[in-house]
Amino acid sequence: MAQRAPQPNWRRRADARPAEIAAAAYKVFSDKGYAAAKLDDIAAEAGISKGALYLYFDTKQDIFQAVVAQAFVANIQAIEAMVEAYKGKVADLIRAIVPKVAEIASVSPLGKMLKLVIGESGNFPELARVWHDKLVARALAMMTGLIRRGQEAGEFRSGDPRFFALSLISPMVTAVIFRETFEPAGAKGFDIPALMKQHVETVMSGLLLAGPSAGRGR
Amino acid sequence: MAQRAPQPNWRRRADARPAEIAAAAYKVFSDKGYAAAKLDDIAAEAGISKGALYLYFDTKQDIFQAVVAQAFVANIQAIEAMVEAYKGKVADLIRAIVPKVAEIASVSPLGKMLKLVIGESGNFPELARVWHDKLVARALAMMTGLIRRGQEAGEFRSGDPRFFALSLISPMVTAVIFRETFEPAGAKGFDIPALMKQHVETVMSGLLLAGPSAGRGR
Amino acid sequence: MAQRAPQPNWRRRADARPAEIAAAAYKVFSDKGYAAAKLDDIAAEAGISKGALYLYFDTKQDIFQAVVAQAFVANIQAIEAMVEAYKGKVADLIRAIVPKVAEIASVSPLGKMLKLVIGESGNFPELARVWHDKLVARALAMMTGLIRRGQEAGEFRSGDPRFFALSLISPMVTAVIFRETFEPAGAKGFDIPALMKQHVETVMSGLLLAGPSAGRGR
Amino acid sequence: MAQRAPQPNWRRRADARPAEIAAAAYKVFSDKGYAAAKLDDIAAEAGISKGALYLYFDTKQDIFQAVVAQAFVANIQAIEAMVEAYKGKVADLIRAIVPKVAEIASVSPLGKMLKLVIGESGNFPELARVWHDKLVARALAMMTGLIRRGQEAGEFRSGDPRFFALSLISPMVTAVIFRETFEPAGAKGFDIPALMKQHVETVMSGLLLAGPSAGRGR
DNA sequence: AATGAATGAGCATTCATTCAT
DNA sequence: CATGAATGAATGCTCATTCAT
Repeated sequence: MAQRAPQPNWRRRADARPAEIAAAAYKVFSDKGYAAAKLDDIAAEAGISKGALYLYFDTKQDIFQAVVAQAFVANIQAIEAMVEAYKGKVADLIRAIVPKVAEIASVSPLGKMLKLVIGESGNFPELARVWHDKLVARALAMMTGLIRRGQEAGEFRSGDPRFFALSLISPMVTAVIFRETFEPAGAKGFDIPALMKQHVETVMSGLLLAGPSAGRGR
Repeated sequence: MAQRAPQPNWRRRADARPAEIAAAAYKVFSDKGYAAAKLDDIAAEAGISKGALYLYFDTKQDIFQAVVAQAFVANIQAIEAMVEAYKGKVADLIRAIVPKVAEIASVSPLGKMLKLVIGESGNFPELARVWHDKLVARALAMMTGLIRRGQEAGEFRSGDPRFFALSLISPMVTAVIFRETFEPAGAKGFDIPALMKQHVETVMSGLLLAGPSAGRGR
Repeated sequence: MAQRAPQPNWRRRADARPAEIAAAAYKVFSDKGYAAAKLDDIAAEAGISKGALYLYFDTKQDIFQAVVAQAFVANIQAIEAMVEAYKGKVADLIRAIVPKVAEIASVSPLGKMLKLVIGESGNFPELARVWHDKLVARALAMMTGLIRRGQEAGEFRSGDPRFFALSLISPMVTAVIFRETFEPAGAKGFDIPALMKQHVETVMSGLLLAGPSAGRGR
Repeated sequence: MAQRAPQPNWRRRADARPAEIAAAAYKVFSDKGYAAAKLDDIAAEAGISKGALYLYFDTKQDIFQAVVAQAFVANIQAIEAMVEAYKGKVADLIRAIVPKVAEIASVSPLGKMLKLVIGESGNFPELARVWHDKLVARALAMMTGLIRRGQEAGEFRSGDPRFFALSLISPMVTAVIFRETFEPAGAKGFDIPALMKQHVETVMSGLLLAGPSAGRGR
């Protein structure tokens, strides 16, 4: 989408096609999974012929890779930058960031992608690697670094910062997977922002060194 | 059919076959997912011919269902019973149970099953429903009831008990999924028992009311 | 789909395909019967690939139905209309119609279809029903009506008109089945038109009331 | 069944098996046709195991041949003998024989066999040949000879005697096929003895040289 | 003689991919 | 660029046949 900047704009139509196809493919893949998604469906969804798909992609796998790659909207970078720049108390930063991310997670289609990646990771190891390196590991590293900063600043108690990071974000991940997997089967879901609000308060209470009143009372 | 009483002992082979097949199928399904698993593979893994599969199962789906059902070893009931019978402080019970479950989770094949269920839930809604009703919802309800008991006993602070339940077990779920999805692609995994030990301590600190600070201070 | 008005002319090929396939399938089905006819054979006979069959038909049964349906050329209607319109002596009409039908029967592929329907009626009850309702029952009803007209006009002696109808056409049916069944095995066949000419004369003699003996003498 | 006379009778049980199997197979084949008849069904119907079939027959085709051959109960010979021995008027003989055969045809399972032979003649040319030579051709030849005798005796008018023979027996054949093919699909059948009674009278009237009153009057 | 578990070739059907137009 | 007809390899399932017991 934003990979190559200098392109003559009279080819805009043609250049837009791959993204259109990926968008259509996203719907079909996330509905049915990789194997059950037929190129006929994708072509129909994209409003083009099946043959035309091959003008832009070489194989079904390529389309799949494009769909998954497309999910890397560069908002991780934004958050990373914000975190780097922040100078105040780490606890306050976390209290600000997590609800925001929860808000995004509760409406974003990333959940479907995650489910797809989990389900197909066995058949597409490369895919799992890319997702891990570009998204999961980075998010985890960012949170871990934040925790470590808090520990070094004397805000947080000692302990493995990577574990603390996972502690903080896990319920969100679990709730999203739960939503994608079990809600269609009739399960009662979670209000993700509310869940995360309570969760962050709870964990922060256990994490802060000062008396619990200081950490939570605000 | 019932003419001769003393059955030949190669019969035992036949009686064991369904379980053997399910075990073989478990490997193939968890490696490749439902669609990419070929009956040839399963038969080969089981050391029998493709046709022999159909002596014990009617369709590929039936084999799949058998594999999934096999995961319902009745250990949830045991834990449920233990929880019901327990009379002391809820916090102590939780501190006892969670590491035990973590220990199990870190070695059990349930993780692969979970990955499978997540990946195939779209194509097998029934599967998702069964897993939810028999396993996920029950585990969640058990934890939720435990939290509520603690709140009513004045041990825990107020808040949505279902959220607290998810807060407590999420890192384990996430870590298991992480292990199945990203570790094969080279990611560094989590020591699940250690993770959960630290997590429970942290959450319990945030959960306990100020009074019994003894529970956390040390 | 409807973007460009002037359709390329290889489209015509595609439009003709279903009929081509049905023609090829007719050969294979009538040679081997339904079950023994392989889609490979049909595809080869039609000069296309096995997969291409499924561009035009959904299942093997559909192809079979198409083959059978194809035999319903509307020539029964023509004869029915002629019969309705005729005003003269019924005996003359019968003497005119039967040889004509015999002529058709002796060259038409309907015999092979009949054999097919007989052979597969057990597995395709619907098929038998359609053939009966659309072809057999109608032909029988037409002849029966004709006989009854002759009886009411005092031309024919009394008796069950449906029996007379069957008496009149049976040798033709039998001869056709004989041809399809036993001639390939070396049996000596029947000259159907000659057979029916003699048969009609014989039966008419037995049918006509004494009065108009003129009808037979010559 | 009656092929080999001198057999030690302590093998009666074993010797009876082939016939038992053929009887069971007859049911299954006539219900479903050759291809759709499964050896499992036949074995179940015979009350033995599938493997046991192979103690008596080498292939499915062999079983089928045995079933068809079994239908040659030697009653044709009896009729042939009776016909040879008869000395009176041919017309009277025919009037006696045909209704008797019609009576048999209306209850005999030969109709199902006929349907089977027609349906499978393409795949089993040998079968068609045997049926023709042993049954169809003989019956036809017998009737033809009878007609010729009548012509030579001055009873019947001239004409192709083989055609006359077919004229005489066709409705019976047609009615039997009709019964097996279309009645299961809801068609109204024929009362075969009544049909043949009327048919013989009609044809004999057309066949006899004397005034029609002589031929029919009594 | 008899069983029934096991085999493996065979077939209908699907679908990613190609290519003439 | 675009189409959509055509391909053919792949796969789930069946069933006649075999064979250890």
